[in-house]
Amino acid sequence: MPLPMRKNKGAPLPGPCSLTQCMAVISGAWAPNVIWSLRAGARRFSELRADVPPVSAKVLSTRLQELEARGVLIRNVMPTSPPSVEYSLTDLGRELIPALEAIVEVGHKLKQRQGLASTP
Amino acid sequence: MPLPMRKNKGAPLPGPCSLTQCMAVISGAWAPNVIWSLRAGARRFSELRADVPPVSAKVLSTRLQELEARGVLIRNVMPTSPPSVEYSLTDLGRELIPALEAIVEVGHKLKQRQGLASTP
DNA sequence: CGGAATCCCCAGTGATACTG
DNA sequence: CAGTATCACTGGGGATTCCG
Repeated sequence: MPLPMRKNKGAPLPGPCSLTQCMAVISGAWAPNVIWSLRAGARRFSELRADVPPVSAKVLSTRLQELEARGVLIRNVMPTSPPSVEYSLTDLGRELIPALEAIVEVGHKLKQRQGLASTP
Repeated sequence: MPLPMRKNKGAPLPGPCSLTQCMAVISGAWAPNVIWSLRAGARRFSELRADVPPVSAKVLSTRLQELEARGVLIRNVMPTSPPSVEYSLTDLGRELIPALEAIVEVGHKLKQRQGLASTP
């Protein structure tokens, strides 16, 4: 079975854009977790910290800023007596959820398949 | 490592497994690029190096070992005169492609949306 | 409560050279 | 061609502290 040996250097595959740049959308530690946590609706800063467990405030803050700048989520300041901030996914950010779910599903299958050892 | 103990106050999250662990399937530098490059078919070591551009042999080797151990791809040694090795996705690894494509699509939309905002 | 500023640290990455 | 071994380094992330 002869392989199609392609020699394209710059754009080897019909990819719409550089995968690396697109993956950067969910780059940074806990960024997927933040999106994952927001998939059920808006969450506040402390709620996100509780959801993602071992995330420091600094990193969470940085991540939220980055994700907001990327257009993945929006920041909503509630003018309450104790100031609170709500974060929620944009419509585009919401499109990432199926992707994450797909990865989760594969990770799930992979885990149980490894448990079965090698039995084809 | 402490696993997330969610309290589900306002948002019940029916997560099948820890997202972090599932995301680990594509963790490591250039791992998504390797999968992406393999989505069109089997590739050899040097082809992958050419596809992924700035990846060192060491890292690519490490990544390939990890991805093989995770059951994402398989390694096939061809007994030719110049020894060559082919890598190709497993069926489970192939399931990651739609996920990556979804991310790419969102990244794409995000880019052109940002382009409209910043560069009229 | 939310988050900005500061310091510290090490895992992961890259470059080079060597082997089969 | 397909790796492995060694070393040095960077920057992303953690803990802490202070501000609005």
